[in-house]
Parts: sequence; structure tokens; C-alpha cells
Amino acid sequence: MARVRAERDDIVPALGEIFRKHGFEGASLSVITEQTGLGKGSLYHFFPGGKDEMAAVVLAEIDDWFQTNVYRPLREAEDPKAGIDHMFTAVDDYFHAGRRVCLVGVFALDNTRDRFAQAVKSYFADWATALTKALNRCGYKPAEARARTEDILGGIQGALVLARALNDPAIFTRTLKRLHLLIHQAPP
Amino acid sequence: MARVRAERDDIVPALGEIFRKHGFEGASLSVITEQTGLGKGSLYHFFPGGKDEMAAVVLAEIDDWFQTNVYRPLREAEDPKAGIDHMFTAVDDYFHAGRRVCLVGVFALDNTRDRFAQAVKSYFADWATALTKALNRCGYKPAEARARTEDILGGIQGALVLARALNDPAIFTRTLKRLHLLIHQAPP
DNA sequence: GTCTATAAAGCGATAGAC
DNA sequence: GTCTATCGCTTTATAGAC
Repeated sequence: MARVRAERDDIVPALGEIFRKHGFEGASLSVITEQTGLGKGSLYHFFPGGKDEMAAVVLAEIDDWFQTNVYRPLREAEDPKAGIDHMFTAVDDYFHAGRRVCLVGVFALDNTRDRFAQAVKSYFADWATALTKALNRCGYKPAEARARTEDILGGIQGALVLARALNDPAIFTRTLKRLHLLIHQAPP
Repeated sequence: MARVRAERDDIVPALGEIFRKHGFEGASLSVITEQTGLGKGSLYHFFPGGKDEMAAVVLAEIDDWFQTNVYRPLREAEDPKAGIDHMFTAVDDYFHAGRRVCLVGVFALDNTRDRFAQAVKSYFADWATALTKALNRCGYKPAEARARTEDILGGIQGALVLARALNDPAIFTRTLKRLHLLIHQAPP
């Protein structure tokens, strides 16, 4: 049965890419079947709840990844600046230097599915809390830490939109670098 | 026939709000029928091309609005700073202080429909060109003007994502104010 | 111009053989 | 676990009466 779970988990990343590419409504079962190579029988064997469960599992995996690779380092790094450095590196890597959009951002704008609203909210709220506290530890006053957090999280999401819209991934990496320098150059 | 065009144009804003709320795939004809009060017969009378034509007309109207109310003032204002001031006011107004998402941004992330890619690209490219030139006229060097343009356009889109995701429209207005001050406080 | 009826296709989901 | 067949429903789009 460990094998069953492993196999199911193996297709979750593929599902994530499909939802990223087509959105929730656009990711029809025929598209999912085609892209994963699994028939409907197999898909419903792994995900009895259908598409909703697939999306929920993908969102849970994303949350898990960011908790481990971004939020926890932000919270637990002895040097808060090192945690922030790590965040920028991890984010550039995760979004493939601007060639991969943020599924949570996609689900945030396409708010048809209210059932994912809580997962979307938690993703950004957890990130914001962890980053704000790290900035506090860097010496930023609370109000400034919150403002910089909004600038950074919003800047990341917006750069992903721009990079995709203009078909120019480099926009993302450039923006990320400016946001990073802003923190290091202007600690209060 | 002027009356026909007028009536058709009257429902375009409603279509825009429907696409904003449900996305392209989520805006089914039954939803459109319900929200506009027009039956399928009327809808296909106005838009023989179906949903695709509806979305194309909405995107064209959005482009027209931004050309008139944002890009042209940026290009033609005698004082480039006044053009930029006007842009920030118009943008806050257009996006209802963070309560309205950007349909072009939604279509950018939900890239199922490649047929809208050109309209999406033009929206941001025209905006970027107009703003960069205005910043140049303000005294910014070319490279800095391009960087500030990316910060502002990306910051706007990202703030809209964050505001929607966290259900906190004030994030948008706060971010807009910071982006605006950045230009006025730090002209090179 | 708006309506109803309907066509044709695709959708998510299920059943059951293997 | 994977497959095929199929159900019931919704979708986009069209036809034709009014």
C-alpha cells in the first residue's frame, strides 16, 4: 500500500502543471487523461473525489513545499537575512526563473471555486506572516516590515503575470533581484 | 442600426464583469444569459462569433479605455509627472480600489486561449512603453525608467492578486500609494 | 430583436470486466 | 490498478417561430 500512495503522489506534480497551464475549468478530464497517460478509471481510483480532490491535493503539496522550503527557513534561520536570501533563491527556482506561473495566483484570480479560497488565503497569509517577522528581526519597524512584505509578495505575483503576458521570463528574475536588493540595501 | 450598435455596446461592460468574476471557461452561456437578462438568441444576434467574440469585444473596450484614460495622458501630458499622477488616480478608480480584478491579468495567467495572447501582450506593452517614456521625460535614465516601469506594472497586477487572495482590497490602494511615492520621492 | 426548441459535442463521474 | 462502456448533465451553437 506504500506503493499505491507513492504512485498517486507521483502524478500530483503532473496534475499541478496541468492546472497551471489550463486553469481549473480548462483542465478537463480528457486533458488530464492525455497528459498523465492515465485513464479515468485510474484517476478516480487515486482521486475518488474527482477534479476537486486533484486540485486540493495539488494545493496541499504546494503548501507543503513552501512551508518546508520558504516559510520555515524564514522563521527558523538564526540569521533572518539568510532566511530571506534563501527565500529569493528558492522562489526563483520554484517558478523556473519566470517560466512557470503560480497556481495559487491563478486560483486567486479565477475565483469561481470558492472551496479553494481558504487554501489560497493561507498560502499568502502564512508567507506574509513569516516574511514580516523575519523583516522585524532584521530591524524593520512593524509598519515598514508589513509594507515591504506586501511589496515583495505582490511584486513576485505581478512579475509572474507580466512575464507570462509579455512572454518574457527575464522580467521575473530582474524584478526578484530588485526586490532582494531593496531589502539588503535599505535596512532601516 | 446605430441603435443596434448602441444596445450591443451597452451589454459589453456587463460581459466584462462576468468574465472577471468567472474567468473565460467559467463564464458559461447560461451564466451570461442569467446575468445579462438576454437569451441566447439575443446574445448570438449581437455576437455571432459566440463567447470568443464577446471576450474579444470586451478586451477591445478595455484597451480603448486604457488608451484614452491612461496611455494617452502619459504620452501627451505637457508635464510628464502630471500624466503619471493621472495614471495612478485612473488606475485606482478603474480597479475599484482593489475590489475589481484585472481581466487582462486573468487572461494572461489562464493561457488556455492563445487567441487572446496578442491582446494581452499589447495591453501591457503599450502601457509599459507609454510609462517608460514618461519616466524618461521626468529625467530617469533609460535603464532606470524600464526598471521602474516593471516595478509599477508588476506591482499593480500583484497587488490585485494579493487583494483578491487575502480578501483585503486595501492592500491595493496601499501598494498604489507606495509605488506613486517612489516616483515622486526619488527622481534621479 | 427575442424567444423556445433542439441539435451535437463535451463534461464529470460511475460501473463493471479484466 | 487499468480499461471500456455508459450514464446523465451541461456546454456551445443553430433553427425557426414570433
